[in-house]
This record gives sequence, structure tokens and C-alpha cells, in this order.
Amino acid sequence: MAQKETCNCLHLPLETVDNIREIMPPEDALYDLADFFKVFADSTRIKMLYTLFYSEMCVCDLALMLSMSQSAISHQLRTLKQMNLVRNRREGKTVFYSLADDHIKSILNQGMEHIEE
Amino acid sequence: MAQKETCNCLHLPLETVDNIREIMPPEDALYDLADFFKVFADSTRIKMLYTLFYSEMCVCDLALMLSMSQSAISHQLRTLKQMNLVRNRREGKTVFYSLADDHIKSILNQGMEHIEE
DNA sequence: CTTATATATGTACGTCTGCTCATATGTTCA
DNA sequence: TGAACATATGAGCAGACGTACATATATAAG
Repeated sequence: MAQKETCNCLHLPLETVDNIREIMPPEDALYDLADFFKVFADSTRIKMLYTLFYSEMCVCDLALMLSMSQSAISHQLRTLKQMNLVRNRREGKTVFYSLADDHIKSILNQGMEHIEE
Repeated sequence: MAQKETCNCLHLPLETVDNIREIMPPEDALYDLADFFKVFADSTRIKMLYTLFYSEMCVCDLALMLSMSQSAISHQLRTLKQMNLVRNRREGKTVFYSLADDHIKSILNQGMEHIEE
């Protein structure tokens, strides 16, 4: 698609190109990785995760906590669930959501470290 | 905006609400954090970062390496630079880009760990 | 100064995203 | 069964995003 539009400088030795192609994860993994980080790329979802650090919580409590509509929260919880970041359990009419994973906190913390520089 | 639309269940004791509000980072930080993760939320940029793990590289080499147009790569490098993920140095006509930080590798690795489950 | 090369940037456009609004589903209680 | 409540979901829209295309800037060489 682009080869002809690019320059000719090629400072890379050809073996380097091969080396990098070996290090590079497969295409599928790269897409999945991007999708994974997409979940953290929205402040509403980040707030939801921080809130769930404290304890499990039902949909309406999250909505009240973040001053957002029940529908918006529910849609976002769906996203978080599809990425396996939250679990849920039903108790009568109420559905409680909780964090599915401990990676989450450390990933957010590492992000914070980078921000605070 | 939403209070009236939400339910009345409030399983949260009010002191819990206060506790969470204390734990929650300030609004600005949450936005910055989301913006930070947005950088990782695109497979092109992830490929660029993986490539730069190997060594510094000029714009056209990155374009060739990833089979993308010089313009697209240049725009993305701008994004990466604004988020302080890459540095650059000029050498004649050529501009070399390199990773600005070691957090980056560990953040991508942690993301990968979560994916591979 | 002119030309060639490497990079940067402005504009435009199709696509994706997050929210709202309306409505459906699921559960409890009378 | 029907009303009330909690949650889920579909459609639609405004704004953000990634890329292509055209063009500007910067450096080197002649």
C-alpha cells in the first residue's frame, strides 16, 4: 500500500527487519492488545474500576456514585464484562458487579506513575 | 444529570461513598490517565512501540517496517511524542525516534499477560 | 538559488465510540 | 396476574479517531 510513497533511506540492515518481525507478536495478539487498552481509554470506565476497587457494587449504586445514567453505566459494564475485567452475580432484582482480576489495579497504577512525571 | 433517572436502592452506606470519593484520583488525573491509555488503544501505535523496542528508527524505516504511509506514521509519532512515549533527534535530513521510557515495555507486557488467559 | 530527499502538517472523510432515549427483560411482591 | 423496581439492550446521533491526499518545512548537495 505504501512502499512506493516512502523514502529510500532504509537505515535498517535487512537482518534487523527480520529480527524485529520475530520479536513482534502476531497480528491477532496486537489487535487484542489494542482492544484491551481501549477499555482503559475512557475516564468513565476508569472511574468505574476505581470504584469497584473498594467493593462490589450494583448498577444503580455505580450510577449514583458517578452521577451518570443507569443506561450509560449498564452499557459500560457490558464492555468491561466482555473484556473480562468485571464479574457479576444476581441477588434478587439486583446485579452486583466486582473486579475479575488483580492485574487491573497494577495496570492503572503503572499508568498513573507515567502520568505523574 | 442522572440522579432522577436512577433507582433508589442505594446499597452503599453513605460513609462508603465518602471513602470512595477519597480514594478516587482527581478528575484531571482520570482524564490524563484515559488519554494515556488511548495511546495504546491502537494496533498501529503498538506495532510502532514494539519496533522501537529493538532500536531507534527513522520515520521512513518505520513506514517500511509496518507497510504504512510516511504520513500516517508521522501523524502517529506526533501522538506518541505528545504523550512522552518517544523522543526524537535530528541527524541531517533524518529524524530518529526512540522510546522515552521503560514503563512502556512493562505496560505492554502486563496487557499481554491479561490477554493470554 | 535550485533540486532532491526526509519529515511535518492541514484538510477531508469514513468509521468507531459513548451517550441518550425508548423499550425490553427479569425479579419481587401483592 | 399485574404493578413496581432493577437491569439490559436496540436505535440514533454528535463527537473523536485514523488514514489518505496534498502541501509545507527543513536539510543537504550541486
